[in-house]
Amino acid sequence: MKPDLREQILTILAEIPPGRVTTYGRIAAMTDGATPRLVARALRDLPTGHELPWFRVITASRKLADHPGATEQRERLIAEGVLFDHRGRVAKDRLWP
DNA sequence: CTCATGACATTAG
DNA sequence: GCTAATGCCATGA
Repeated sequence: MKPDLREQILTILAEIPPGRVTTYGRIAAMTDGATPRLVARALRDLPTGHELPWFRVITASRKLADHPGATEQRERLIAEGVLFDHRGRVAKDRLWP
């Protein structure tokens, strides 16, 4: 059972509650066979202006991934109440299981 | 078909 | 803490 992994990824993404974040690896693990790279690719290919909370996805080290929208991502997370420590990392208790 | 690429993860040093 | 090497695998040239 391995239907469109991309759709599984987007479905999970849509489930992340506001004020929480999750990692590429966690999303990948929730799907049936996707890898973190596929999750990254799925986000990259999303059209601009969609509804999905792409900004709630961070790396396994709880930092923002290196990509063009990183600055906006940080702003949007802060706007939702996600706090960063002085090293730019998200608190563990903000991780979505 | 082969080759390079990448919003990553994990492991080793 | 950091970097570098590997693994991963869909996608496009």
